[in-house]
Amino acid sequence: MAKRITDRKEDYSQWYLDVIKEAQLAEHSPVRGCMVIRPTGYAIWENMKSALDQMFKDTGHENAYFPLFIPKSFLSKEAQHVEGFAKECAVITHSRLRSVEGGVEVDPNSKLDEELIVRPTSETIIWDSYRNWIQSYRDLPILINQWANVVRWEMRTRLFLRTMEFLWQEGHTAHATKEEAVEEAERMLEVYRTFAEEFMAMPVITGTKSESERFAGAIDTYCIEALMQDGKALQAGTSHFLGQNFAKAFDVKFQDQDGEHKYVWATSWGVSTRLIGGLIMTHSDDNGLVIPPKLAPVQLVVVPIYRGDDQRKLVLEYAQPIIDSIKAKGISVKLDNRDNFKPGWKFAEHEAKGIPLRIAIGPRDVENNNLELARRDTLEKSIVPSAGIAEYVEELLDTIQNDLFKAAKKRMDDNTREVNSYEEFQIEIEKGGFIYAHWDGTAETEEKIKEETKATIRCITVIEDPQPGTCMVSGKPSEQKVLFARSY
RNA sequence: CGGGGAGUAGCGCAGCCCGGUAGCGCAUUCGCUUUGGGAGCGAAGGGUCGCAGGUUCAAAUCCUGUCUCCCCGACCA
Repeated sequence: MAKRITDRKEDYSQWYLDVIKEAQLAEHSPVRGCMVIRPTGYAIWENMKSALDQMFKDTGHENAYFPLFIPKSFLSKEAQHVEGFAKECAVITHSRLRSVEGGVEVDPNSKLDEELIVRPTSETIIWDSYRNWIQSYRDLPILINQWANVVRWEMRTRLFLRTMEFLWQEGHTAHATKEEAVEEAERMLEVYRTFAEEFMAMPVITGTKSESERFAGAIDTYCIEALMQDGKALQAGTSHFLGQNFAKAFDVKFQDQDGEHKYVWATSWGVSTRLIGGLIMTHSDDNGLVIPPKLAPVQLVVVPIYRGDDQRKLVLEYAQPIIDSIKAKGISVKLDNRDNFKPGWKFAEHEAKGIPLRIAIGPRDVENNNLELARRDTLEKSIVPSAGIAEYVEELLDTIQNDLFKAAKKRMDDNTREVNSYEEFQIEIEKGGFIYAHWDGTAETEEKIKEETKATIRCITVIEDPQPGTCMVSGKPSEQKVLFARSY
């Protein structure tokens, strides 16, 4: 058997790249750091989008679209924000090419008066619009989301996890009160947690970011953090309470019921195609991709097995009503009736592509009114009667979805530890995983830990009964343990 | 953006040191036999060797530049 995918234990990065290639999710483009998302990868993104989009609408949001280009002057309005993004902006300086011998060149006569920035995020262009949309408390809240691409000029890229251009959604809301805005940021964090756990079957830890990890321009950044199979953490989604920073930068005020003019309160929140990277690294194995049923573009594949045309006809006729009955349940089914591949080859291919369930039907099954059912997650095969198969498959897909979550949750729990000294921390962090430890709350200590161990504070979790202690590094008082990990 | 490695057919690679006009496996096309875990035999097609210059009678091979990928750092969703 030709082994196309590197084992995880041998070379985790190579494994990740091999899985993407074999599942045909994406490939590199001629442009550094950019990717071509292939149909299978894009179908997963579409499934993520439609689930999230529904959740956004269920929480009162509407979609809109703002421009790709942002006037340079807008970027300089919010100081923290500029500082955060200035180093990674693509700048448009000219508007034309002209023909020269052997090709084209930038036409120097087309230099723009004001250069345009390709959006790294859209707070500035959106808040410029909000200024015109908001006059009275009756105009609030504004609850808008947009699905878009953004560009960040990254130095080091990895497919899905960090690309120069990526697809995402960004929610931008405006509120009359601080309480309402905080509530919104927390609500959307909860939407992300629900999505990650219920659709992606990816358990996450929620909390807030330390000052150094916070979004540029935010008062508070809430996040969901997931733990990958190699013990590294992945920031999977963020929700920001922006305070009045952007309202002040763009002069967005409203007249309240008391007649006073007040600055509005803001949030923004987003998840990106990075989630696909998280999905891959949460469930997949040495045979390739594993996709939870709720996000799988194809949930079940049927592979007919036969010798000669007579058997082929017999098997396909037997399979058709089975396929129809499963489809009637709203399950997406693909019949792989290609005649130029043998069953074994198809099995391997569908495993590499992560299709959750496989049915194989051969003459023996036709004779006995059976079929062979194989689970992608456990690789278990069983012979089951074809009667009532649609109900059985429906339940089994639910079971797989739940089992994937349980397995991922167990792995996260097994790799989450608490330490009480810096010595212990340095030993434990080498093993990977989430580590809870006391921290004095200062950026200096955080920086020292990062330099010495490459670990960062992933989030400050909300704990019902926080146990005070002393910082493992400085010995100063600490209100509670916070979550550390090495991260992507 | 710094250090290291790489780019030859769709994929994986050899050839490069020592220059002589490109090869292997898989895949593809056709035919026959096959089909319960990556099938066999036969025939065929496919590459201006990442790109651009240079040296040379002659460049995949030597030199210069450049683009892209991988790993490690600094920066970040």
